[in-house]
Amino acid sequence: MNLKKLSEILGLSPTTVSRALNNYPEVSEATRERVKAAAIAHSYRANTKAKSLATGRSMAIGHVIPISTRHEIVNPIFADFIAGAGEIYSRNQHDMLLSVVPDVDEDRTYRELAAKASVDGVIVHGPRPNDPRIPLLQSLNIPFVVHGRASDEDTDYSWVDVNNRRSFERAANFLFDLGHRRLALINGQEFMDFARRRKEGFLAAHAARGVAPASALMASDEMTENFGVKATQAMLAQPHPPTAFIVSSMIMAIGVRRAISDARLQMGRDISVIIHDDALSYLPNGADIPIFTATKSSVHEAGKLCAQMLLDIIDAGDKTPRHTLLETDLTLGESTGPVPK
Amino acid sequence: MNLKKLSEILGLSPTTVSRALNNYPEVSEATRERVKAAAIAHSYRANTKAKSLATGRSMAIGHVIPISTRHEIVNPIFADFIAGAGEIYSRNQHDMLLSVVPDVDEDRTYRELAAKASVDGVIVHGPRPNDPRIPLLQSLNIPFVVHGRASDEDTDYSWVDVNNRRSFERAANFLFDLGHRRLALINGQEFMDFARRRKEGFLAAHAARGVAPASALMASDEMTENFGVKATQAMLAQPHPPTAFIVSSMIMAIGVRRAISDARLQMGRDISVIIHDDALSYLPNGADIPIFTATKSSVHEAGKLCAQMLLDIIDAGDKTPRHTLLETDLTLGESTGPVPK
DNA sequence: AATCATTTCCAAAGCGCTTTGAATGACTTT
DNA sequence: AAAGTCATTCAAAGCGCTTTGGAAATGATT
Repeated sequence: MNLKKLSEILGLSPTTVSRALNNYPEVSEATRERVKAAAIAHSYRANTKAKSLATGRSMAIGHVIPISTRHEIVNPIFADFIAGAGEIYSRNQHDMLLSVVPDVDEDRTYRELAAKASVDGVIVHGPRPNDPRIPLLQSLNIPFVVHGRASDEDTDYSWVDVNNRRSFERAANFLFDLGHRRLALINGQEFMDFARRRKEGFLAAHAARGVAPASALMASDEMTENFGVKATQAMLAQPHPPTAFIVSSMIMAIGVRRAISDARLQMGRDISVIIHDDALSYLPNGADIPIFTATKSSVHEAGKLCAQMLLDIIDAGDKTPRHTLLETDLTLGESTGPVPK
Repeated sequence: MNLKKLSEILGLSPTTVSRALNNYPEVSEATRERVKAAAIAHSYRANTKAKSLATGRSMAIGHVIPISTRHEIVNPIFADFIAGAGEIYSRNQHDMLLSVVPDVDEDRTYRELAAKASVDGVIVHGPRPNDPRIPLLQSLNIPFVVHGRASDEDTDYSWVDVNNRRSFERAANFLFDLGHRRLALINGQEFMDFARRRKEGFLAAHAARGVAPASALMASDEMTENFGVKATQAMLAQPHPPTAFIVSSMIMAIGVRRAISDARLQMGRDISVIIHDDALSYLPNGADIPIFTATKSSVHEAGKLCAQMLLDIIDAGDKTPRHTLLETDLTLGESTGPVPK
């Protein structure tokens, strides 16, 4: 079923049928009703390709998911982010185009997306400091929103980010207030922008309290459960072990918890732990009372916000960058307590 | 830059340029070289929309991700599966179209994909017994591959699945061989096809050994860490607690492990645990020696296989269904041992 | 009754590509 | 030298839609 056939059935021209369906004013209400009824009856839907060829808008948003060629790890927040963004897209009749590409090919992928005109805009994932993708997309003149920020990038661009610095500063201060002085930081790799900002916040709190941070208590690597275990074990084995941990993700925190319990210590009593919780749907932080005290910010929500911002930008056709800085909730769980004497 | 402009630059007709780029034989090697060089120089890429409108092939595969309206949980295996499939798509110049839709709208989504002609085929995720999507897609006459199988579905269709029944039968037998008699099963929700088959395997092993399964030792629910904890706690509190657990996912197993350690028991000595490991990239089963003894099957690999199968089917234009049944590796970890006396 | 403005509809062009069918020229064959 | 092949190239139609620039019909105005 296509426009032509449908118009023949209705005894109208394709023009009129098209206008009726797209709510143009120059068609009488009577025929509009008739056309719409027929469209439903024959389950007609405009061919996307033809439509976007004619309009010049593809009604699709691209997400380029870089796969690291070294360690083939997929970012676990990805699923929830996509789910959030996807909700917004389907609500606005947009499609989501996913490209999974080795990170070395990312450049080419963006250029192709632009050249092939297959998307109206893109979401940039996992920005790194001084990220080359930002100037690239700007030069390609394709609307985009970054999930996160790229420090050191001097031009202005649109982004949705969590206030990572503030979050981790607050987390550290909360622990300081409980009497802790030796805080450990278990972080993601520091070429990731968010990890860098979290460390900054961690250090800022130390500076404000006049506490010297121990470099042996700051670890950063791939955010796996296993790294959580290893880093914690190493730190607990030190002559002056930390009394509290700040951990950048739920998955690493699971490892931290294991190492703590393996060391026959009790979390929340002997050792305090604060995590950053992305509120992943399949990794809830406990059922009723949270297991971990956490700086919480839903990545699902961030997906929705990014998607909506991008659609707004495309719609407005307006180039002035927009920003959303999300503050986290510091939710109290059972993993923190006063420093043991 | 488009075909017309490029052909003008070259002083050739669009026809010739198109044929040159698409490797048609009726164009001389000399001009083909010239055309290809110019295409690269002007970074020309054929507009996808126009191309698929002309050819009738959209060069895109659809993935419909259902979001349960009751519990908004995203399947955590999703990211790795997508990464695997995406690799195959980009290697074959296909796009991946993702639709995230509330499960109640799934029907409509498939119909629309078909009517709008936006994809050449789809991958079906998370089949349930007697899944209505299968007859729907058959009637819409759109090529598809199911990741998993739908029991009770009598028509034949293409799928890639893990031998879940056999895996869990083997896991149970392995525990029986170690002397265990009271085995617990911590499973996903039983309206999921894979969960059903795993239970069947679990029960089959019992039957073969003449051991009566205790219904109090079989739990199934959403596959979260929290459910793992709760179910394990409940089972360990019984008058005749299990000596071994078979757990359907890594995430639940993390909860099981926590409950075991909270009960001051040692995994691998006091209690044995076998898990099913989807080999998620961000949840590796230990670094060198596996933490858990596991029936392992990479979901990333399954994504690749599904994608490749679908592309093959589309390419062959051949309707006879294909099947791939993946056997799991039973990898020995530190979580199992002989039944304690 | 003639003119004009409105409403309602349509023919045709165009979006950027592929593909059919035909034309051109070079080269053999007789 | 005429006819037949073959290798190259091209003009034009078509994919399914939107949109421009009328045209026809209706009603209002004089």
